[in-house]
Amino acid sequence: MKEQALATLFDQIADILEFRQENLFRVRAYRRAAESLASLTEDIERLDQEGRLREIPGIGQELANKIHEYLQKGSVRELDEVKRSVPAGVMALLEVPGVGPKTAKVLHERLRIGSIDQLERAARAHKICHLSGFQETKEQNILKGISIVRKGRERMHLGLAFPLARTVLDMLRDMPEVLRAEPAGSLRRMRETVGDLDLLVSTRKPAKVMQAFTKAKYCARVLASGQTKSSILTHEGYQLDLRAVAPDSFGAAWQYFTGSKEHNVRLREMAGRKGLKINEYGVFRLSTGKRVAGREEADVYKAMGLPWIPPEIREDHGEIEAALERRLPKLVDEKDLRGDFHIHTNWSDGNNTLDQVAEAGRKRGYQYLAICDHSQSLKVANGLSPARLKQQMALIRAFNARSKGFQLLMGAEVDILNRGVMDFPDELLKQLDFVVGSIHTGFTQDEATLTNRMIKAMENPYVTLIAHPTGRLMGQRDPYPLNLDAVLDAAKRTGTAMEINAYPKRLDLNDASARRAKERGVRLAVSTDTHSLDQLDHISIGVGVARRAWVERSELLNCLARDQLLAWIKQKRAHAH
DNA sequence: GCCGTTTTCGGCCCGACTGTTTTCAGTCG
Repeated sequence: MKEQALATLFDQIADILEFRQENLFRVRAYRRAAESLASLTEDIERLDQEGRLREIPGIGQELANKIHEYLQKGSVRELDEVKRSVPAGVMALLEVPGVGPKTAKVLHERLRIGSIDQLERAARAHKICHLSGFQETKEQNILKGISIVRKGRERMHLGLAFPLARTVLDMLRDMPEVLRAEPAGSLRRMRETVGDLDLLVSTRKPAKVMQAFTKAKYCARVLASGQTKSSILTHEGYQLDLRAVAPDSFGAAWQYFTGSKEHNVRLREMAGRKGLKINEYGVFRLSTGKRVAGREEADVYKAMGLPWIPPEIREDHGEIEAALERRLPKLVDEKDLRGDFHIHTNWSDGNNTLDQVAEAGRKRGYQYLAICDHSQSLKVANGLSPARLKQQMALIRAFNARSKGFQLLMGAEVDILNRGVMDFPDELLKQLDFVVGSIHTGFTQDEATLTNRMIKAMENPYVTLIAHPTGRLMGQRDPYPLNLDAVLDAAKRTGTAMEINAYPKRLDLNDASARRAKERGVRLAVSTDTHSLDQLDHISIGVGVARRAWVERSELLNCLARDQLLAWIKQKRAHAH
């Protein structure tokens, strides 16, 4: 998995080239290459060995050579020189909102400013407003920008972003002037974290909406406010961007503000070749200026000769080519799900009783829930002893006997101990319907040890699903070292499913890894890891990750009816013997 | 630095807001 390191390198180079004010298209080429590498589903070293690097979108001869050099030597001479050309601290200045490459360059050359601390001192000492082209306002804005950076403009995970968006959208929808209000940006694309919350309204009175937005009680500071576009900070420090357009333009604006930027750039390039121009107001014929689309989003795509593309895959990761060739995936939909796996109850560290969980599952319209409480060695989570697990199984059997339609599956989240030994004996696992294998300890082990440990667990015929495979907790804990390619190959070989854990801080596998799994033919499952009933709702976020990974209904374990599911599990068990 | 049913050279998306501007550059998304 050297793709990630290369992507980071190319991104750094793009930053530096931008700072040095070199050809912006060269900068863009590095950024596009970085994007491509970050989302690559194949192994870069294999592509290199087979001489297929140039098949990667955005990789030409030059970058292919650099990738080859990196894979051979661990660094690229020419790029090391580029890196050395700019002091690291200067690049940090670009993190300050309002400071771009031009401003940073002047600050560095004229005042020798090489860090955010130095920038703050210079601004406080009023040294900046004396530079030509700078005045007091700019100096004040720089200070404001620094305070925003200092607070840490943290990206929100979707578990925070959705409730916030709902609150603001509800208030907007309550305004008589607002005809329609929708989320856009990375929120609509279901990216795992969201920087700014992008919202869009359709209205004939934009000024009034803007005014209400910038005066709302959730607004702590107005960053920008115009006739059709405003940005504010909430009291918690989150940035909200609101755009207002007329109903005729809503579709075009929604398409535009949903992004991604890369997707839109591709679309606009295509438009140019067709003698059309796309902007947020519509699609226009260049020759006549006549608008040919704009009210509905699908019309914008139609004007490009494309079917509508689901927001979750608008990343320029191959969706435009797929759309052109009419081979877009039919993405899995939340409605396709028949059940949820990996559900905890108060038998271990969950908050709810078996009956409460079952009732909630039935209410959601599921056919089944897999009850998967912790295993014995996870003492902090009140892990079940074999005896208690057997008691729980008896209760589940009794529940199923009196329940029509909806059923519980007897399961457990079983710790994968050292050397891949499972925390319950096979004799016990054999009696369960559904076994989730998890690593909860030994995160500091090296990559080979952890990888072998996980693969050993997958080779156990009774392990159905590997939960949160990389162990990451966004903002808290990095993923532990794992050779994911080897793990996914083993999943395919052994018929073990891999989890997309829908807990907002986990989302593990993430979109890129899940797509890698899918490409290998590995069966995926979305599960909420529910510890309290409201967390069942996280399923929509997990489905979002699956959709971002191009996962179709047939590729998701949750979409199987109960009988099919049990048959699928049986297959692995039979195969192993 | 990439890329080609306009092209192997000469293009490369488009517009809003801000500040310092009397016509536009810088930044952002």
